Amino acid sequence: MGMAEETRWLSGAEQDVWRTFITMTSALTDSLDRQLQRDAKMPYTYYEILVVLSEAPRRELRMSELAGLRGSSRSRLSHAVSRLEEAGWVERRECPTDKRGQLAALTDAGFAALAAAAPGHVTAVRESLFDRLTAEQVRVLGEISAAVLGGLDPDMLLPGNHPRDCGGGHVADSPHTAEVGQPEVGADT
Amino acid sequence: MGMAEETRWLSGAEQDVWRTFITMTSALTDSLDRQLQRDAKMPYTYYEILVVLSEAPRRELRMSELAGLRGSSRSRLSHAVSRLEEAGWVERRECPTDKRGQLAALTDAGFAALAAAAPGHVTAVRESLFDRLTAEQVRVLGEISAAVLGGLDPDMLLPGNHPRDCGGGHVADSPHTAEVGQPEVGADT
DNA sequence: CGCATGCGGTTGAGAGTTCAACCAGAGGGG
DNA sequence: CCCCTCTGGTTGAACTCTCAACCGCATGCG
Repeated sequence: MGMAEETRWLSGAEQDVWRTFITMTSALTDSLDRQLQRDAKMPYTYYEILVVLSEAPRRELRMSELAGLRGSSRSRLSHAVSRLEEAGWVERRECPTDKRGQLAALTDAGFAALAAAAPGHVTAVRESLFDRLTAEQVRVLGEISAAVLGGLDPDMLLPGNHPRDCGGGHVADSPHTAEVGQPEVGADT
Repeated sequence: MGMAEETRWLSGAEQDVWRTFITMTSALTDSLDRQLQRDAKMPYTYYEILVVLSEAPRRELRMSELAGLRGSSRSRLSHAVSRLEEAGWVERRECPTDKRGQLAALTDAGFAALAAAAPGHVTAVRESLFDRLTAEQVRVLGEISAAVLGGLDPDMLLPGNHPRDCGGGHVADSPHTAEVGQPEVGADT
């Protein structure tokens, strides 16, 4: 941890970009979260869980896989699934091959709630993001996102899922950034 | 509210960009938040409050201005300032011109805490964002951020700061996206 | 087999945010 | 002047997330 280096401060232009960027992202996520909370009675993070479940083989997934796929901690997912279970949208099942394991499964009511929420959410995403950008900007945004995401130190993410050691880990190079966006719901186009 | 329209779903390419983008932003903010929490014992939102205060005229600001400048609700700011006050980093003062008003003022200890936190934070931002992008990508990211930020429906942001009515409002077209980034702390370069 | 260790998942407490009241002071008529 | 309304700000409850501890099953090794 050699902190002896001189800090490389941001230039004025970089400060502008950073400020605008961080303000935009927090305003955007707040806006989407509010839309979902208002129209579908669920926070955005829960919506994402339902989406991932809806695309899984039997609409069920191991807790850990679900957590990894969504970049959230096991603890967070456990709390979230408890809430979703109370709402009747998800149910827990025992894992047949590993008695420690639990499966989170989307119920019919959960699927219906997702189907009801999806149009409003997708419309909000389109109107606030894609409708405001040129095709070229969208392309570059994809590049930028992938570059930044690929460079983040995995140790800085999800601390607490590795009680100790954690040596020689491979990083499970995210095969999950594709094919996720609409739920399996009326997905023509 | 004519919801009679057909939903315009996202194309496959758009889904990819959206998924990557939203995953990147949440991973990035989580990472920065963790860095600050670990090294400076404060969440990122509190750091931002200290930064804005450090740049204000006498290092003090009306609660409402601070909230508006930071895009947060009055309630959130009130709770946050209470915490910052307990930490000894901010103090509340009475407003001389309006007996309802309160000023939040940065203390010397708060300034010192900010000065101590800034290098680590700026380094994290540089390493996770700017070092990963070309100059051209940074430029486009600025464009994109401004375009999206400018288009967000102001009614979707900060609900609860307008008890009712809210008619004919002007939107206070953000003059605050400039000159904010480093605190007024060793800001050579 | 018996035991140490690692893995999957849960729990409870603490912290930050949101939402809906709520209060006091400011402003604007009648 | 009084009342009505709006504004600035606070409060408390409900909710989500984090962190650290914890439990039970799985696995490997002597």
